[in-house]
Amino acid sequence: VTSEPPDRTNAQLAAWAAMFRANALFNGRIDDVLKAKAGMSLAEHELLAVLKYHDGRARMGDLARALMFSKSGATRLVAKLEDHNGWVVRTRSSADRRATWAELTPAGRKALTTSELAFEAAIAELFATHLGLTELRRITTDLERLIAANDWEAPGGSCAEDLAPDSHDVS
Amino acid sequence: VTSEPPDRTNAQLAAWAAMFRANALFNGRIDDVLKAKAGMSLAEHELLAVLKYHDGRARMGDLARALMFSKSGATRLVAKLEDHNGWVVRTRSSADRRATWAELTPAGRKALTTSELAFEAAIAELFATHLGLTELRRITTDLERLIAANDWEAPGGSCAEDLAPDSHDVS
DNA sequence: GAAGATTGATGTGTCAATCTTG
DNA sequence: CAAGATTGACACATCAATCTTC
Repeated sequence: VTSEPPDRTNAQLAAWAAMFRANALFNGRIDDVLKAKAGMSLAEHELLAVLKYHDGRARMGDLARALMFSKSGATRLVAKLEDHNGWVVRTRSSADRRATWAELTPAGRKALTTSELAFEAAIAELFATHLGLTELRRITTDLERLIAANDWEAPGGSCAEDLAPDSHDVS
Repeated sequence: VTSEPPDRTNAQLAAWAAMFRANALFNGRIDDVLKAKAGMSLAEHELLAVLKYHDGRARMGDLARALMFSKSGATRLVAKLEDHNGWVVRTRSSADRRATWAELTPAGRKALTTSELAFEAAIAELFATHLGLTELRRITTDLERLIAANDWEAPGGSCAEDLAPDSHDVS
């Protein structure tokens, strides 16, 4: 053996590489399916899903954080969905007139029901039965531990639960 | 119980969401560290690392596949690294004059040694001791199983091992 | 002056079309 | 005409600067 056995280091590098590749593969595939079946990108689906999850409306800044987007990114995407698809509207509240609220329209909800089906189908196909329930849950909790340990930003509070867009009920 | 308990579906959705968030967090952090300490982006580091891993040279197309990049993306990034940093040169072989080879320069190797340290430091910080060796290995094999099961492209052959850029030896 | 959001300039990556060589 | 690579046009996301409201 050499003087410095980087066992843990190698395992970390391998884990990162696997995560990187899996994520790229999955997101690419999901994006393709969503575009084909629902006429929207993954990012757009996510935006609608987050809105639905938050009772149909959210302030731009919160939306951006929930989506892991920059503020301007959120602005641009909402703008597109608003005046290119009519799936979202922006309104200003009188309580705090600095804030802009993005709100799901009926058309947006309709589009979302389509995209949710497409999304779940894509996920089901990608995971198939390659991992059992136990493995899925283990991966999830492990990754969430990493996220929690490194999420040293987001002052407001809610963050870990913000992206669970597709569970209709928590049953 | 209801008639359709989407247990597996929920677990899959949660796993995807965790992977999505973890990946975004990690890559963002790694990118920041690399830019600060080595003056290059994660994509650029990956490109150099893949070249090193392939004995310092690779054809553009293979490079693109290894990086999960489009062909044009590889062209653009190599072009930048070539005439903006001098870390890579492009040469054409006389054997098959369609192909372009990207080749690591001495300056590129030098830059890579710096970025490798920064990269490993970032990884070490992100994973820290939050996961043990067993968990790291479990995650890795699980994700690799998913990748293998869904990688229904890449005709040439090599793919799974193409991105193990930072292991100097396989020990 | 700080919080919230938007806009201008810019970087980065993709697709479709093109050029060259086999 | 297929394989390999490059280019033009474009989509998307970011940062820094700006504008408005608190």
